[in-house]
Amino acid sequence: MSEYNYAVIEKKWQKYWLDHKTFKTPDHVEGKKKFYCLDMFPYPSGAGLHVGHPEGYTATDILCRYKRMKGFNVLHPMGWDAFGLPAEQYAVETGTHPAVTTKKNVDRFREQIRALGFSYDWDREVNTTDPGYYKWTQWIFEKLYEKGLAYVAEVPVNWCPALGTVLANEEVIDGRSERGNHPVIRRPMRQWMLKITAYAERLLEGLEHLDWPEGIKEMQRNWIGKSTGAEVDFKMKFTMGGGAGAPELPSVVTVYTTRCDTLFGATYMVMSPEHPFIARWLEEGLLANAEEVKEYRRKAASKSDLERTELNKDKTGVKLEGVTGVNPVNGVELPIFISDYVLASYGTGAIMAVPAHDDRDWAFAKKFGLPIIEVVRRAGDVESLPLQAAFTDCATGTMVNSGFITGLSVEDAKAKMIAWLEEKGVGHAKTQYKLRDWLFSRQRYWGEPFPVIHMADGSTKLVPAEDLPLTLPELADYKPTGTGEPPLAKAAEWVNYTDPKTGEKGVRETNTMPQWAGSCWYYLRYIDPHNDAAFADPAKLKEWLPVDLYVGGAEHAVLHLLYSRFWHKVLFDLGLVPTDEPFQRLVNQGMILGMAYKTSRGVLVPMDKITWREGKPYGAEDGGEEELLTEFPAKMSKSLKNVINPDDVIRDYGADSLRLYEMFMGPLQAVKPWSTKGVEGVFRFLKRVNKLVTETPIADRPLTKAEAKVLNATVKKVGEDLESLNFNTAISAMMVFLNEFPATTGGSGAPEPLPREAVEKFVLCLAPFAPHLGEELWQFLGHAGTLAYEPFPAYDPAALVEDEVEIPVQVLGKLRGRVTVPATADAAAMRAAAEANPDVARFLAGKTIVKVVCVPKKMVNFVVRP
RNA sequence: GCUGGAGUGGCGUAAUGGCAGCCGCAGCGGACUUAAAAUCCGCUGGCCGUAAGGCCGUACGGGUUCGAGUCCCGUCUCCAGCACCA
Repeated sequence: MSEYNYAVIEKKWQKYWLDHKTFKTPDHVEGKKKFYCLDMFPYPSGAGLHVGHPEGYTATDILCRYKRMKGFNVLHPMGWDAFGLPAEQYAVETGTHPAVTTKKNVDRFREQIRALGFSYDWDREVNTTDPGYYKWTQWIFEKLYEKGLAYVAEVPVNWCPALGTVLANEEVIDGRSERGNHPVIRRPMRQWMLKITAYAERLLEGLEHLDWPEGIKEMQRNWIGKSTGAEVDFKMKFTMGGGAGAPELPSVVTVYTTRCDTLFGATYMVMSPEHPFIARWLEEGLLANAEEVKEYRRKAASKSDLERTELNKDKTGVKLEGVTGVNPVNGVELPIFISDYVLASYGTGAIMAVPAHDDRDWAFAKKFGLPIIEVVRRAGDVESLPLQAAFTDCATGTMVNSGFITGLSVEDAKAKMIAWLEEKGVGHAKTQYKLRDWLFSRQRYWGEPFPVIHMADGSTKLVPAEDLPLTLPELADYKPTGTGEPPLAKAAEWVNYTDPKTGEKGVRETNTMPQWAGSCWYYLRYIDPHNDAAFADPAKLKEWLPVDLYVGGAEHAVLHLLYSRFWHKVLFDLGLVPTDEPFQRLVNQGMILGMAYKTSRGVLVPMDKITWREGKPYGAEDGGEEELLTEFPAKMSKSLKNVINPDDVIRDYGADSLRLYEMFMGPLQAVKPWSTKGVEGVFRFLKRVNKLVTETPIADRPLTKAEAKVLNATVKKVGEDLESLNFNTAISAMMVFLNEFPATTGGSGAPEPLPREAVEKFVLCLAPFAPHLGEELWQFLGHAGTLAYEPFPAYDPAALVEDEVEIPVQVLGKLRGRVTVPATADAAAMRAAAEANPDVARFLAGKTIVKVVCVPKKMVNFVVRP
């Protein structure tokens, strides 16, 4: 064997691993530590794998192969997050059942993933659309329901009139549908909600102890959005009647504020248009400008989210005529507005406005000509200047014009104000979260059915656990109903329910669960994937949890990871999992970009419209002159035609080259552009490795000192870099070995025999990265079977000890020469050797040596004066 | 605007506060070949110089240090996420 025939080698070993179940993971091995390494499982789309998928998967695979060689019992599974919209939409268009599409896509994904030589335990494969799997998704939902964490509510959803369906937030982009670009409005509908807000504080606190990227933790913190402040009661004064005959008339508006220190600066109040009091006041005829108010409320309701936020930095609102609010700190009567810059869903849906110290209130006050009272001033500023903008710096502010808190710092003023409010019974400290309850239902077919029956008497009944899974009914067509009613409503037989014992009638819930449901707990099912009696055996969960390393894209930074943590904590509280958090360590792989080309005017030119001359790209925008194009990295996209297909790379260079290149490109976490030339580089490396091992004679002889040094340095570096996930530098170290080692073994002419020890250790180092070639060379070296469980080579520190070192010599910090000294040389010897060097002496001549810095084995630096 | 991350050769990148640019790509020169591909060897940050060598150089401006790509302060640019959350 001399040719590097990757196609043959890779097929051969993939078959071997599969046939021998090489990577089957025992539930427990006495004396072996466990290592649970998880990949974010993919949605098996019709387009197949792209080069982004293998990036994280390769990194975890290399680490898992390494950990096995280090004696760990490694759990490394793969599965499919297969519910979801694309299969359903394909079903709508073609009538093909989503299960059929899903199976086809899964088969293709599995085949592609196997072609990359990943060491998954395929006996643990899971699929969220498998009834045996979603039985337990439904079961966990029932636990949530029983715990009072699942409830039904009328909430506004993203309704797309043109598509006749409800959309998930992620399917709405800038207020329009991702598919078709139709407008989306908010419309209240009956929905299932999960009470994730009950866990807000624990989800926040739990982040402290996790080894996750700081950015991801921060994003989750922001999403949870904890703020501390106060609720303050404002009494209402009505000029039209005052509510005689309506004793329950709401006459105290509670506002939420984080700046109760600024209460003396409040000059008006704002309520959200949806605030329930407004409707009551309108009913009671307390608002003089009722028509105007109603009109504003109507307009606000019909606005899309986009119109209410981004386009609408320009404030709008209507003053309520006939009602004012009394500021509890000073008795001042404040006008009240409704405006959609106040959100109904946060805090109390009403605010006190302090335009001098809040940017939004400032903008509103300026537009409506409202008074602005300064109550916080930068410490040291004496004169009251006309404010140019809201002053919002709490750190440097001191209270002014504020009665009993004048002169205090902002922090002290808040504390004193809260104490005062509580004493007077008009307010209290309050913690708020931005996090909302999780909208958990979708008006879709291809999702988990809710195991819920709405009985005729109005009660809600769960499908008994022993009757789960509740499977999806067959449908003739999957089209949306157009009314917002889910497609399952069409399955009349399935929907109508009669209790087998009592004969009572009911209807089944026709919403389905969102795609997040199945991915919330899949890492638990891998631990015990075929268990019929429980989602997983508690003893096995105890063995394997938590996940030691979770690798995936940053796009799941918030939702998936937050939802998963929520479910996990609920299961923990029920005593069903042994840990409080699911994923101990998280790493995000960076996106792989493609190359894109643009003209001098910045017009993008797709790959297939580019002419290459002498390696340079030429192209033209429509109707323009051809010109030399500028190359830059950009997201791979169909429109730019720069998508790289892993199948093509494997065909041309092999899976080992693809794996090696994806890791060699740069740090795992970094965003980096794809380069086909770069693949050729690592391909050449593998060819040279193959040639060296198979074509050079190998002898059983001890290593020379020089050989031992190169070998041990490589083994050390590769091992350490694997532990720290620095795959790129580990590969670089192996390339250095290949460049240097043969040179150490002999002179010119006929190849010197290589020492067997060095070759074998090098092959074992390479094997986790390029497992097919690794196995093949291991076999060539005379070993039977797989190297997957061979011990990873240890290095000998003694071999790395140097007798002599070459050290730099600086004069005033500038490099002037190099000297070779014994590694044991002391400062005096180093200095003497340095001064003797002619290049150094030249710069010392005629100067006074003030100080000499000598760092043993590192460097010498002379500090001199003229 | 807020939060997180990043700025180093033509390109991807590498450097426990101690020789900036390892490794790879591209480029140049050479060997082999009728020729090409493949392969192998050498050179390759910029400027000055025949050379020895010198000067400059890690986004920009300061600072700490014998010594800064690395630490501190400030500025700019790029990427990602969030964004009327009171």
